[in-house]
Amino acid sequence: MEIRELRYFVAVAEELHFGKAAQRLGIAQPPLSRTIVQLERRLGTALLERNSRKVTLTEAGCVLLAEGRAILSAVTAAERRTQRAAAARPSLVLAVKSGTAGELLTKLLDAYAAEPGAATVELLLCEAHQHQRLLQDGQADVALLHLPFDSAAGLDTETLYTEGQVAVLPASHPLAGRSEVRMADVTALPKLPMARWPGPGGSYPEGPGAEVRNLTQLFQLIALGRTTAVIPESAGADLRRDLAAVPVLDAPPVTTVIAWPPHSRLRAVADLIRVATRL
Amino acid sequence: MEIRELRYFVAVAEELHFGKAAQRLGIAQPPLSRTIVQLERRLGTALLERNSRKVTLTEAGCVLLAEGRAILSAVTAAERRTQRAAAARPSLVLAVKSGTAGELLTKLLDAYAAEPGAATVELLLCEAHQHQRLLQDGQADVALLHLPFDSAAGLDTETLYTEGQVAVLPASHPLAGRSEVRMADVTALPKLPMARWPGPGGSYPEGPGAEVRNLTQLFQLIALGRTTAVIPESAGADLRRDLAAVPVLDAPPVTTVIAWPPHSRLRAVADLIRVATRL
DNA sequence: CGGATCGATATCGCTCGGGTATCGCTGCAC
DNA sequence: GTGCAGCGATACCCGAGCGATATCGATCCG
Repeated sequence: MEIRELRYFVAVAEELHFGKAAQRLGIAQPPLSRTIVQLERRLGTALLERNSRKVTLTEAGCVLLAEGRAILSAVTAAERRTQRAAAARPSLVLAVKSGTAGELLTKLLDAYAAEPGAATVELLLCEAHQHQRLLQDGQADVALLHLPFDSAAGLDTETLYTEGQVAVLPASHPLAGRSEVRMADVTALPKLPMARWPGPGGSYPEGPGAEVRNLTQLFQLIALGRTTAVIPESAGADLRRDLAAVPVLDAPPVTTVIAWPPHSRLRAVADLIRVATRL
Repeated sequence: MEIRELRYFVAVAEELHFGKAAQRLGIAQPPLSRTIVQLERRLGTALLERNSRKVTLTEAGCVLLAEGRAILSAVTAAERRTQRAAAARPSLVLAVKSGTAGELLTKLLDAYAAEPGAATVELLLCEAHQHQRLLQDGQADVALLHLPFDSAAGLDTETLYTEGQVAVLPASHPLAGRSEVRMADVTALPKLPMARWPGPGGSYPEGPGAEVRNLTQLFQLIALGRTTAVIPESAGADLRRDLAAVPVLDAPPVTTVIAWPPHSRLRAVADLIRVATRL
């Protein structure tokens, strides 16, 4: 199986239309048809059911689509990483959600910079749930992520620390004076529905709460009395005056981990991980 | 970058000799040289330093070797999985260490077989540390493994249960009568050194204890008074008469997890995981 | 029933992958 | 120091395979 064949197959499998796929690939349709037939012959399996009006995936095609996407991003990752490894100054891309892990991040960067032979660390600020893709297609070398919110599937991880969560409320809210609350107290506020964050697919779950993408948006909407949220302690550490944070006793604990692609062989990544676990 | 180029590069990078690599690939040496040059030009980077006596990897080449190996095994995995997905009877390969998780495994297989639309489950018995490779090159679809002994790097996992560990001793040994021991008690026995298991590379660590590969070997050597070992409770559940198991209070707990490649899209895998977590 | 749409097939030119022959450099033996 | 052996690079040739154009055949729609 060759990358070219895989690229062609993934295009057709995603478009479910030979003409459109060929256009997207920048080739004519006949060689595309022929390549797919050839791939099917090599594998000894039909990948697509097609009549002249409709193209659908077979069971086997479905599997190959998932595997093929992973392979294609692994290939672009390999290209990027190889080229960056050849750069004169060794550098390292660390992906973090904006506004995340403020203090930890500072300490980590300082401690790593003090290492002998430390590489330049570039920060890649990303939205929630993007870490995984960034690591898998080689745009980032390491990431800090928050379990169980972010998925670490297919990544190697090392736990840095675990913390509780706090409810963030308008300072004037009745619950804001409490020293602690429970999840039920917070989710049951009809006038203050919980904020909704985008899911792994980038779309928001159904619900009454406001749609937010980052902490700044969130805090503004809470201050306006439009929503509330339960977030990790450290993220609620230094709040605006008009907001209050109250520990939520029964909220699931949040674990901050450092994550990297499992076959990474960069010295800089290994160093950064070592420094991080010693903090 | 094409798979062919990657395959060629990995061969050269592993042999560090163009002639041998060409032989291994079943081609002549000149096209191999040319392909490597072409790959280097595409990436804009030297991958190998070569004079006419010696070939060495550059920094970039080192990175590409690691990435390339991962890609090549992903490709063979994709081929295998696609072909198996096309088979008439859906089937599923579950990798387990021989002698592992006896009771759990029985319950799991029974519960899954009772599911509607259950696939045939083939058991692939493997040696320690092989799970990861089997999953990554598509020889297995799911595995049961024991953290922290086995590595789950690059795999998705779900915890099934956690258990303590027991020391296995000859029944006649003074410690065998104790209701509990500590690690220090067991490791400090000069006449009964701890057994050594092969590491991830397949080689044994240095030490005085016996080298073992599976439980049968281990039990025999313990009965002969040649070695001792600390193993998970369940593995020491039904012992031969001449052996005794004593709980080790401060041994790290062992977690049995079910693991699968992160982009798996097989319904059968999803079903098995669901059944497993409900046990 | 006729036209439009879309995938498959036929055919052609050319690129590129693989082979053989040979060169040139390097380390080593004597 | 010189000759030789080992090894990678280069030159050149041939055939497979990739891509393009033209066309066919099936299906859906009005």
